[in-house]
This record gives sequence, C-alpha cells and structure tokens, in this order.
Amino acid sequence: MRKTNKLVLVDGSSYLYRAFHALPPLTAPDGFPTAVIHGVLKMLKSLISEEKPDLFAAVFDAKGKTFRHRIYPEYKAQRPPMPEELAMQIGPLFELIRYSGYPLLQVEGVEADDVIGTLAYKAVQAGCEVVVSTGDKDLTQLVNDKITLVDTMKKEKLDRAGVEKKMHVKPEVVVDYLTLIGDKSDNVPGVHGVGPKTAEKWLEKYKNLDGVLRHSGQMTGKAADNLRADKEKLPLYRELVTIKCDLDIDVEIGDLCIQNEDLSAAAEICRSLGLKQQLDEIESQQSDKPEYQLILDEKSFNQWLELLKSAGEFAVDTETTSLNYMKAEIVGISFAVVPKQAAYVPFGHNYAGVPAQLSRADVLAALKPLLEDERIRKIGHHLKYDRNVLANYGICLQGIYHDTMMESYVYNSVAGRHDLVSLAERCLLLSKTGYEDVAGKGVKAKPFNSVELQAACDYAAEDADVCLRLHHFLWPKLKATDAGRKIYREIELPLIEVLSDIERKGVCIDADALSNYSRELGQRIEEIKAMIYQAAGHAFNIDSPKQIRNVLFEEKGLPVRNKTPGGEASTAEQALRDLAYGHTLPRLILDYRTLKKLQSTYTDKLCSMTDAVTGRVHTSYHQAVTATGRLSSSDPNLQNIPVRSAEGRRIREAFVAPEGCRLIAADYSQIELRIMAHLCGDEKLCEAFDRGEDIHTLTAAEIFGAATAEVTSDQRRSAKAINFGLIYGMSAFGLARQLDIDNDKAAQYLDTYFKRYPGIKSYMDKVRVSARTRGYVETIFGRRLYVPDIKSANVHRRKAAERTAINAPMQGSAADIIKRAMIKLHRYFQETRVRAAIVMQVHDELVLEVAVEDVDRMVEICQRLMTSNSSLKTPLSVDIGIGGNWEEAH
DNA sequence: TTCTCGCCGTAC
DNA sequence: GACGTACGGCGAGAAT
Repeated sequence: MRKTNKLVLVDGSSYLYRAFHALPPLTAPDGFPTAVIHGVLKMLKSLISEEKPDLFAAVFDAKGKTFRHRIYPEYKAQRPPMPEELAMQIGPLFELIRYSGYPLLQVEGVEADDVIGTLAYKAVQAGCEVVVSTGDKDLTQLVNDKITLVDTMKKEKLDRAGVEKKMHVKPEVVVDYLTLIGDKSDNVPGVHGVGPKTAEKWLEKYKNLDGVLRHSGQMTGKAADNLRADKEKLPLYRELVTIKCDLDIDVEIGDLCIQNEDLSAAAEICRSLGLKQQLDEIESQQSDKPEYQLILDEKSFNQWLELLKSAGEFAVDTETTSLNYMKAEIVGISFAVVPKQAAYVPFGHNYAGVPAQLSRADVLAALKPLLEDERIRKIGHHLKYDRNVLANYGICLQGIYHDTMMESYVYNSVAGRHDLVSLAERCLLLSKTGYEDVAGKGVKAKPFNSVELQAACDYAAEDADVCLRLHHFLWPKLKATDAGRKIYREIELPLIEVLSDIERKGVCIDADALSNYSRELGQRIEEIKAMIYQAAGHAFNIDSPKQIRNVLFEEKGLPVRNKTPGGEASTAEQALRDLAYGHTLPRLILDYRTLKKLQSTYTDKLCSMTDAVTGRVHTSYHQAVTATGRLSSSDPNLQNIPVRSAEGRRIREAFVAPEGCRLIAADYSQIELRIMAHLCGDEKLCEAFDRGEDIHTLTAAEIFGAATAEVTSDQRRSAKAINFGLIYGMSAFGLARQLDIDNDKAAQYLDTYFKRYPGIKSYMDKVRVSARTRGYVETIFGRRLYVPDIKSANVHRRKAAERTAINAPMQGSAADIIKRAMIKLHRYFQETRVRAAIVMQVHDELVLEVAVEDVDRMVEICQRLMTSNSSLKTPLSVDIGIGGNWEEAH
C-alpha cells in the first residue's frame, strides 16, 4: 500500500514574531542579537521531530508589495516597520535554515499565507496530508479533512472540529467571518461595530456571508445599519482576507525534502553567533575530528618543515618548563597550517620511559631560518612570550603577523579574558584542554617536560590549531573597522617586539642598597611595633585590619568615621588620619604601615626578583589586560614604585644605570589634560597649553576670579584637584571630600569651572550620550572601549560606567600615544645602532638606559619622537631628566 | 594545605 | 554611594 506523504508547512513570519516577543534577549559575544535565530531554529527542530514530515517548507514573506496593496492601498499601512533588532537576524537565520537542509521559500510579490495555501492545495491534490504550523488565526480557513493546523507554542492541533471550537465557526466560513470582523493587524476594517460575537451570531443564523447579506434588510440594530452601509466594501474585504490557493508558483511538491545540508557551514555560523546549543547539535551530527600529529622522526619533521615553508603562513606555539620567560626551557613546538590539522614536535620531554625524540639542537636549527624570516608569516597567541623564550636559544622571532590575544583585545578589551581557553570557549564555543588539565596544578603540578608525549601532543597541537581557528574567527571582525585594524596593525602588533626587548633587557637594580634599606626598615618597623603594643596595652597583628578595629574601636573606644564597602569600620589611611588628633595609636599604625609596605612590596620583592647573574629585574608587561589600552606590569610590578614620599623615593635610587650608562627619564607633562583639551576642543585650554602656561594656576585664576599672579598655593591645589577630578568623572561630592570642603562649595567650584570652560561640559555630556547609544567610547586613534554597564538598570553601576566613559578616551588616548612613541624609538634604535634601550614604561613615562656618549643625542631624539607623533590640537610636552639612578633622573 | 575574597596602599 | 586604570601583600575564612 502506498504511504500517504506528510507535508509540513511553516508560517515563518509568525515564527519570527513569536520568537522575537516571547524570548528573553540573547546576544553573540559581540552583541549581535540572536534570540530570534535561536528561537526559530529551536521551534523548527522541535516541530520536525514532533511531526516527522516527509516533505517540508519554511515559508517567509518576501519584501515588497503584493496584489493586496494594489487593490487596497491602506493594506498593512498602519504596521510599523520590522524592528531593527529582528530584521538584522533574518539574514543569518535564513542561511542557517538553508544550511541545516530545510527548504526555505520566499516568493516575490506573494505573501507567505498565499504560498502556504497554494502549496497545501497542491499537496492535497498529490495525495498528501498537510500540517500548517502557525500562530495566525487567518490560516484556519485552509483547514479541511486533509489540512490541519498546529500551533507549536501552544501545542494545539486544529482539525475541522478544532477550528470550530476555537473560532466558533466552521472552517468554510472563516473567510466570511474575517470579512465581517476585519483584520486589525492588516488594517482591514471589516464592518464597523461588528466583532467576533456579532459575526458568530449572524453566521450561525444565516450559514454564511451570502445568507447574512440576503437577510440584512430584516436585521435591526446599529451593527446591522453598519452592515448595510458597508455592503459595497465587503467584496474587497473578502478578497483581502482570503488566502490564495491557486497561485502559479514555481515549486514542485517533490522538491520539498529535508536534505543536502551543509553542516560545517551551519556550524561556522553558529560559532560566529555564539549559539552554543545549536552548535552542539550540529557537531554531534558531524564527525570530522581534528588530527594532531606527534612528530618523532626526521622524515615527518621534514615534511612539516616543507609544508610550513610552502604555506608561507602558519600558527606556532612553544611549550616550555616555566612561565618565567628568562628561565623557561623550550621542550616542544607545535604548528598548524590549516584548521583541524596540527603537529607537535617534542624535543625536551624527560621522564622514565620517554620515547626517543628529535634533538632540540637539530629541530631549532632547522626552524631558525623559518622563524627568523619576516616574510614567513607567524600567527600565534601571546607571541611576546614565544619570542622571549626563543631568544633564550638565539632565535629572534620575526614576521609576527597575527596574535590572537591582541586581535581579541583590540576588538573588545572588556569582553572577558583573552587567554586561549577563554577565547576558544567564547568565540568558538569550544572547550579546550587547559594547561592545568595536562600538567596539573598547585603542588601536584609537573613541569611540561614531564608530561607524557601523547598528552602533550594533544594539548600543544590543539593550542596551535585553536589559535589558527580563532584567528579565522577574529580577524574578519577586527579588520571590518579601519580604526580597529590600524590600532592592531600599527600599534599593538609592532609593540610586541618592543615590549619583548624591554622585558628581556631588564632594568639594573642595586640589590645591595635595597637589602640594606630593607634591614633599616626592619629595625624601624620593630621599634614602631613595640610602641604600638605599648600604646595598645598588648600585642596584636598590626597587619590585620580586623585586629586593628578591635583595638581602636572596641578597646580604645575611638569613634568610627568611615566604613569599608563591606560595612566594617575602616582603618584606611584617611580614617586613621582623622583619628590621629589626640591619639598616638593611629599615627603609629600609619607609620608602621608605610614602612611595612616599602619593605614587603618593594625592597624585599625587588631583591628577590633580581637576577643574581645580571643584577637586573625582568618584569612582564601585559598587553591585553586593561580596559583602556594601557599596559600593566607584574612580577614585579614596576609601574607602582613609590615616588610621592621621600622614604619611597629611596627605592627609586636602587634603579640604576650600569657602568658607562645613564638613565633618561622622559615623561609626558599633563598628557591627559592635554588630551581632554583636544577632545573638548576648548580654545581657552588649548591656547594655554600652546603658551606653555601652568594649567593648574590658570584654572585657579578662572575659578577664583584672580589674576594668575595672585593665585595662592591653596587655590592652585584646589584647581589641580578639579582638573584631575574631571579626568576621572568626579562629582561635587568627591571633590568636597578630596579638598575637605563642604558640598555646596565644591558644587560652586565645579559650576564656575564649567561656565568658564563650556566646551568641557558639553563634551562630557556628549560622551555620556554617545556611550549610551553606541555602547562604547573611542580614543583619538579610534580604539574602541566598550562600556557595557552604561545601560545597567542598577544606578550605581550605570553611574560608574558613565565615569568610565568619561575617563577611558583620555586614559586610552594617552596609552596609544606613548605606545606609538615606544615603537618609533625602538625603530630608531634598530636603524641607528645607538647604544640605548627602553628599560621601563610607567604609563606616561619612559625610562631609557643610554651609553654616556649617546645621552645628549637621545635626549633630543626622545623629545622629538615622543612629542611629534600625533595630530592633537594641543602640543605635547615631555620633561626629561638624566641620572645615575631613576630618582636622580627625575 | 590551598584558594578566594576583603582590605589596604602604591603608581599614573 | 560619591574618582578612572592597574598589581600585590596580608589576614581570614572557606574549600580541599
């Protein structure tokens, strides 16, 4: 017996709006909305698994006018355009539907309903049974013995009886019914005053519209009057609400098979949209597992070498024994040329029973020409590290063409962390093996050279593979904006080499001086400690705020002035200083803290981090950490070495120039204020910088209405606080606290300031608005800095985000400027072989180590290269100092 | 024993 | 609540 085929037709447009309104917002990592894509696909899949159709079509409205518009210009005229958030999802959704193998129909000039009607009738003629999935009641007019309706959301199935129950009329008179009541959503009015109840009543009594009209003369009431009045319009309405079932459309029922899916294309789209659930489903249907090759013999190594050379571009990753680039030994290296194919070449693994590996010397010697050839393009993740460790073997990595860490960072610095595992998860929806999964962590961690070869290969080759795939994901997004591409290509990528050189060069430390100072501090700490115990009446741990709280506020009964964010009594500097009048203990604790900080964080730390052989410390500069584009430094942090107190500055004396050299410290003067002046375009400020005036004094003169010569030091201090506060988005309250004045006074200062510098006020307002509408702010060079909390419902977070939005363009532009200067200086070093090197960067300051004979020349070069690198409306200014140590150079 | 968090303080 | 961006030492309590 011949089986009856089942055709399922989907009213796609009704799905779109269902998904759009019913589902919570969902977005890809880059903010692209995906809720509708996700929702519609899910509904389609669930429908298919429920109905198990032999034939299938998802039908969508095409753009443009239809015959209904021609016969009735007001048709759908009231309808607002499709929301943009919905419209932008349609393209990717259609691609996904097609790639998933589901037939998708859109017929020019014909509404989805008519396509559905026509196909349904065609199919019935061909002996099929038909199920139409929709949320639209209009389609109930199609229902007959062979055609049923299903509402996927409500799981409601409507056959003839079902329609009658729901609509209170038989399917055959649904058209009559709709003609009478009209269709508000399509702007078809129907008979004025006739709603469902009246229509049902009439149609029940007179069978159909013809019957109703025949008897209209006898009917009474307002509705009947209207019926008679609208009588002539009814044929038009009827045509509008009738679904066409006899169109000539170029679709064969037999073509509507679910087939020919391109799952890998579908998978790619799901990845780019962050649709984890859909991707998992697709991947469970796919089976192309990555192939990772463990290279142990010369022959396969040579094959890979040839592949790398001929490809001219490959992903590379080194595996080492330590995160400390100065001490790290390379134990293996991995490559990928095309996605899902990668190799690991181990040469330093060493454990009981380890198989024979190629020799490190041979492998590195063979790779050196490739790695040092700048025409052979390298793609990597955090290549600064690889460059650093390769340098330990005399290899100077060149041709750093892409770095996925930097791609991610420039694309969106605050999207999350930028390590390979996080990115694989976030961008590729891939759960990658982490380092700790292979090597263990904590006490159980083993060095990578003890990791079993096969496990090491699985991990290391995956690193190269995933890096390459990440690049394919991130680069198209990044290069789509000119500014993003430039920041990446012209700043961050070239900076990798610069930073690598700075790190490996290190800075010379007088460790003896530091340890002497540490001892001295130790003695003074002991003395103060004794005084504190005596004043307290007993010993306690002064390093514990909790115990300090006990002593000061419980035992001594001092008043609590400030609270910590956690609601506890604060023992922070400001609080203790408030208490210091009339009490010795708070003052002593503050002194103790100052010295203890110097000792533990600086003297001891720097000593322990100084290389015993070279006498230098090698920090790590992190290029993908801060939200604004600044660098950060750790192990040790060289960007927070004390400078404000005399005690602290003694630490700086231990940063020295070696024999025959000097340190040059070059720092930008007021760079963020200059950037603010540039961004605001405030003429008064720009001119002041042009004339080289003292900007705080000038500000004071404006606020206090005095001549610059009459500004008191106290007024200048207030003005300085305001200037800095502006950069940070500070409020009157913050200023009041900073200057220890009352709120009204502070508000008055700010008010006067903004009156004097109207450009600044309007700029600040403009930034807030644009941050809100775009979700990001920009530096002068176009680096985008996202401010996700700007739309937070939480006032606190939103206010904080507004301050970030104010600050980020200034801080970020300053970061761009100094980075560009570093690159220029580095190029100068390479081109001239001048005996100079950058040894530190502290946000607006560069410290160079220069041969005595080259000092004068470098001072001039620094001046030129640091100040001439951008087109600001204000001039940049650099203060330069020279000395045998860092302190002296200031 | 190790990890995480809060608090505090240093820098720009 | 109230000033942006970082790193890191220390204590305390939780997790192991």
